[in-house]
Amino acid sequence: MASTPRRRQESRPSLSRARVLEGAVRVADERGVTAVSMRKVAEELGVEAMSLYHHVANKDEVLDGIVDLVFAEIELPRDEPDWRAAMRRRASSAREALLRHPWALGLMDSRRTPGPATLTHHDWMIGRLRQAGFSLSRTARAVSTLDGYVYGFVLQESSLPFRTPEELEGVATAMVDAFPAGGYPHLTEMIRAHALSQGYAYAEEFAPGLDLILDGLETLRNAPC
Amino acid sequence: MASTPRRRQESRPSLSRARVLEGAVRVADERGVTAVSMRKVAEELGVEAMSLYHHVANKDEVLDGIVDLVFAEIELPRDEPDWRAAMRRRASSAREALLRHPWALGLMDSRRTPGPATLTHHDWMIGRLRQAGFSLSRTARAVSTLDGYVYGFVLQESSLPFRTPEELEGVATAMVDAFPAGGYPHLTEMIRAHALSQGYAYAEEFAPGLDLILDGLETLRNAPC
DNA sequence: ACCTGAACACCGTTCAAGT
DNA sequence: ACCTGAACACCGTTCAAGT
Repeated sequence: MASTPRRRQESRPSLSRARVLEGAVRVADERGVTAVSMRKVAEELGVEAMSLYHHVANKDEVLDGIVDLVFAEIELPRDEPDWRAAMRRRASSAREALLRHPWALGLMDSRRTPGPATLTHHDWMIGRLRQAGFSLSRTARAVSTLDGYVYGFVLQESSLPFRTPEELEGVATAMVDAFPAGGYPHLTEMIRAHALSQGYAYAEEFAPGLDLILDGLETLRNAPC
Repeated sequence: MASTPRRRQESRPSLSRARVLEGAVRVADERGVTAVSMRKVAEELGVEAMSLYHHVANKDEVLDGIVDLVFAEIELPRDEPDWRAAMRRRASSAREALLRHPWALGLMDSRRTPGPATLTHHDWMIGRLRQAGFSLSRTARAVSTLDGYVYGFVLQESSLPFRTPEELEGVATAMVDAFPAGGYPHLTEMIRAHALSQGYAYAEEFAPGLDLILDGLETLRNAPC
């Protein structure tokens, strides 16, 4: 009787919640969130879909779990005396993690059960700002402004219709050519005179916008109540 | 022979791309994006799933289309002399539209084909800032900072684990109680001393954070190159 | 205890057939 | 021209059966 080879049992560690989530992240990275099905994650792990249910309750828990894994990748500097430098490092690490896993932002609006890494992240943000002298309510404002900027910036960045400098010229030219005559004059100018002539530089907008916010927060920090 | 009643043909206008998209928005609003299937949208319209394919190419076009419909709901003030006031009105209108349709943010990271309302929106942003005296490259920075803030703020707002002031107390208390002893001390303080004592006020953080950014942009606008 | 085959109620999409 | 039934290759999840 010819049985299928038992590749997994011989070459891989047994299943666990962590391995299920890692497999799901790999599927999402390689084929997009829409490809994250219990069957595909199982296949990635060399196992049957039904086996996953021994380690996670359902697909929702998988989605919560992979968002938390992305948060776990964000650096939270512990030894940075300057609060603005600490926030800059956290923000650029967050941007990198979210660009590595752009599906995470798409999941965030539907996730309502923060995992341990997410909670640790929020705790660090609040703690570091408190330590810098922000009052509780000013800390709340600072967190929402900073996180808002980071998430929103990456969301725009990952919805740009091109991924590499090489793609930019082709896509931008084709897009402008497809505009109805006289439609979107300002957008056309921006694409022609700025984006196309200066090359692909969207990423370079991240730091200046962030500094603008940090400067505003520094003023807030020192303002009399 | 008992045929099923032809409700649609008698009581409803015939199908069109616009009606398909409106149906999809209704399904997404009422039952979440995950419920937006060709079959459910068709059911919402009193029609069979296969009929939709005469008006849209595939489900991807439906998703592109409903994101564009959300952009179409955002007010773009045409008669506001003060650029900051114009940006404030646009931003709060955008926040409202995105809160009405929170699934739109979740779709944005995977949409790469902007529709006419999205293009009109970007064209307005660029045009209004240019008119206020921003250079092309400063306009690019202003747009990415402002849109980033708005999208990110609403993304945080819609991933809060509560929807109403009533829910806040129960959810926040339960969450803090579930924390491991000594874990997340700063987050606990924030929830206990700020969020719970001052009531549900996250929405009130939107305008101050936005003003902080607008002030920074005003400085940028006037700075020597 | 952990894994899985079969089953059920769903998906998106094609295609040939109806009107 | 527009609509649809049947079909195909997928989904998430349950449950009973295997080891």
